[in-house]
Amino acid sequence: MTGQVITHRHDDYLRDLLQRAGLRATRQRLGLAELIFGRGERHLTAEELYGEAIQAGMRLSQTTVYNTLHQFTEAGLLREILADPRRIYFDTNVDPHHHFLDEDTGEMEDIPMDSVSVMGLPTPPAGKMIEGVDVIVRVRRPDTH
Amino acid sequence: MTGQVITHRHDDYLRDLLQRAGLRATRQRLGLAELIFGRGERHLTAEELYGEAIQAGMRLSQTTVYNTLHQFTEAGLLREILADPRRIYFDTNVDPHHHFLDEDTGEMEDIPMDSVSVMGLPTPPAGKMIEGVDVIVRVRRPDTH
DNA sequence: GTGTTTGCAAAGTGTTTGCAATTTA
DNA sequence: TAAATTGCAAACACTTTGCAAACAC
Repeated sequence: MTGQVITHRHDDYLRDLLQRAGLRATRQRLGLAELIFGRGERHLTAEELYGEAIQAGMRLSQTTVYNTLHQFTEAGLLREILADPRRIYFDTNVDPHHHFLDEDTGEMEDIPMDSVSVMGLPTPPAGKMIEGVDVIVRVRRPDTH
Repeated sequence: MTGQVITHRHDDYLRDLLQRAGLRATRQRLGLAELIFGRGERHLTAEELYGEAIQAGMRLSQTTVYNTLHQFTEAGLLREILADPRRIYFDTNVDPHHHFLDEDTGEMEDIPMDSVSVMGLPTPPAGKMIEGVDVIVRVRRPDTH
């Protein structure tokens, strides 16, 4: 009883993903990879992922969730988003793109990169190069103050 | 011995600032206001400000620093920046503008608003209005990985 | 078998809160 | 003196770390 249904084909795909990232295909990592990558584009925090895993019947610790998220990020499978000062969001979309941040709920939503353009950036401080540009569009219900 | 030099004129200015914000001119708030607003544009965290205050010989608690930063923010004298998921930055520049974030040092620097333009933003999710747009340009030394 | 991974428990960081004592207007 | 403010201590939320046991290859 693994707490989830994974086809052989899908399982192989995830094992491959982990192997190419130089990570062993452990029960915990396979389960988390399934949750992270098996449901389309996602923005999630460590807490949320841990909650989903427990609800899916997986047996693992918070530590492993944090470890796994960081390992996936280092491997380029996930990307950290700088948006909420209270927690780290991980994004399954690792291509350059921007975000809506819902200030009422804390939820994030992708804005496709190619629809947005940022112009007129000044040259960066001396001796520094631009690593990336994040655009965060903060939205809320009109009646909220 | 107050740990700092404040002219009568400057002290009056800060008292006025606090009064207009509906805040009593306490010793702690005057001292912090001096540090925050007496040195031009600044980006600071609660920790940094507390450190500066202690070094300047002020007697106050971390609690008061947090309280004061939030009160100043509510009064529109400061602005919170969403940039680093590990801490809250407060900016003395409350006009719309964007930021460089130095990933090596954690330092921030302003980018004047009028030099940057963001085009092609999609319409926000249904029932939501755009509160603001934050552009964070992440920079680092070229050799860092 | 051997190096990797897990997960507990503890510590760490940055922030908030309850409340009695102090201070300001 | 009444109301606002301070600051201690404790709680909090989220994250990281040390290390022995368990596991994957």
